[in-house]
Amino acid sequence: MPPSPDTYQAIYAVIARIPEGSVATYGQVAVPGRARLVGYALSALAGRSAIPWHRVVNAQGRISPRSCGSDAGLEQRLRLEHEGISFDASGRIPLERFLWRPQFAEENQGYF
DNA sequence: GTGGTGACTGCCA
DNA sequence: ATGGCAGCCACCA
Repeated sequence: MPPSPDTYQAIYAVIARIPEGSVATYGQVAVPGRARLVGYALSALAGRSAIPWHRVVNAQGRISPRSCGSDAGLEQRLRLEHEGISFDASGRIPLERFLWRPQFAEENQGYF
């Protein structure tokens, strides 16, 4: 399918491909240098969509500290643990185990 | 049209 | 290890 002219839609398309039990970083979803757009796009969702927004974490494997309210962060962690993703004592996800590794370039062509 | 803002990342001290 | 700075782009007032 052709790339969406709508940047947000392209980002959502990539996130929607993240399989259950895996996580992806903002930089992985977006072109390096444009990771902010991903976070901004997700903030627009605010959990009112079918997009698995909780599978997106920052480059350090942590729940991104949102601008206000930590409730969403707690919910994200619960959802990830429910999918079998574990956190270490520091509250980080071991990316070497759970990071999404797309096998085909087409997997993320939506935004690249 | 202009400017401020943000769920980020990578580099450097 | 932590903390600061710059680059980045779309959205909204």
